[in-house]
Amino acid sequence: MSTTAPSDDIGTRLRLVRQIYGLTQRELARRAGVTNGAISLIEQNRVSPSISSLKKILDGIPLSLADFFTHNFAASDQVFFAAAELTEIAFGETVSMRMVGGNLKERALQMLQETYQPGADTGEEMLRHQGEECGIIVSGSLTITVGAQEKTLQPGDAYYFRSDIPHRFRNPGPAPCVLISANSPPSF
Amino acid sequence: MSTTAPSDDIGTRLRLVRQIYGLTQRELARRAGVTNGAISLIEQNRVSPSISSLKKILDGIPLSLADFFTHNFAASDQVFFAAAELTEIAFGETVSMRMVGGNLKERALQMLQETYQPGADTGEEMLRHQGEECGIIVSGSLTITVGAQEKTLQPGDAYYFRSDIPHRFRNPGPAPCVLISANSPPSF
DNA sequence: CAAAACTGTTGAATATTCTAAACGCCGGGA
DNA sequence: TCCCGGCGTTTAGAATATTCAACAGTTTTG
Repeated sequence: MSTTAPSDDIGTRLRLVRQIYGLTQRELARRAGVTNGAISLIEQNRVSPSISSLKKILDGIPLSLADFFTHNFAASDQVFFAAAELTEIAFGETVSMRMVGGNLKERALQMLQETYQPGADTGEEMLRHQGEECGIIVSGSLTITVGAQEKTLQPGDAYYFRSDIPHRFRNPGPAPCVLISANSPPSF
Repeated sequence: MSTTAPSDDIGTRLRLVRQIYGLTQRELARRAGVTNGAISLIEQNRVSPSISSLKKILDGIPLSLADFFTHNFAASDQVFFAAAELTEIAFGETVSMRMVGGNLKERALQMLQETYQPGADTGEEMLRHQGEECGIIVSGSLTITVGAQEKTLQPGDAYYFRSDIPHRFRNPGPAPCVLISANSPPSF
């Protein structure tokens, strides 16, 4: 139950949050009803703000005290990922995935670009894990089995199911199949 | 991203946490390296503490800033459940479960059966470890101390508390006590 | 290039919090 | 009963946070 303690470097933390939200000290100060000087001093850790001041400032973002202390902003400040930055994962010869934000922590969501070569098959045993998953076919076609249901999806088609329902992905066609999928919570 | 905002009534919040942990203002002040007067003023909301002060105080409990702002202590301060309060769950005609703390959140537990012979006592020093624990008395009776609260439980009664709150189990009666308990994460 | 508009920082004055030492209250023992 | 030790509260003064206004640097505009 004990949350991992974030850095108690409040100043850096505030500065980071403010910059993520694209605000200047003066703009945030105006919204929060404090002076820009106060924010400057806090961000330099030259003073330790009172809760009331910090709350006023966070209200100007807006962000709750709980979120301010809970989230690891340093780890989530990367918003854009070049194609080359996506983490590549291979399963055997026929299935590969490119993961968005594999370096991020505490994420509630995971997005993958999955490629199934002709003949690829996640197997008879049927996958089962926690969470939910969802995806859209980008190119090629893919036969997906979820529980008792089975369907071959074409580009533009999509799926959404609870991951604890046994499921299986196969590519019976002659062309590779690419799809974009999302899982929550991340399964790896 | 937005966590449900806890009350910004810092004073009441601090008082509640302090009392849950069974500390007096003076004892907490001593551990935290602040004066009891400061804690008194904060708990009355007559001042809004600086982050540095609040952090010092919470360190004396100990509790992280994140946990302080995140957890809803008011909602989880029910430690004891009367036999009649246990949530009854039925699976068909033949299977039923009686659930402890169905209203609590963030549960992830493992169960054990424990037997306490007459006179058994986990000791004056009060146990403290990570995680949460929970249990139901099966037979006999057991006196449990959690923070400032103490109660002698009878068969059918139950408990649920965070394990970092100091606790102690004693069997003052003439008969062995059997209970079913659960821990998260497993502490042994 | 210069002026204007912005950025973050700083020093002196003000406002607030924190400490130290007292207060009043209550319960337990001689 | 009185006294002692504990509790939370209060007050004046020391320590700290915040404001206000000015400063220097950078980018934008003309």
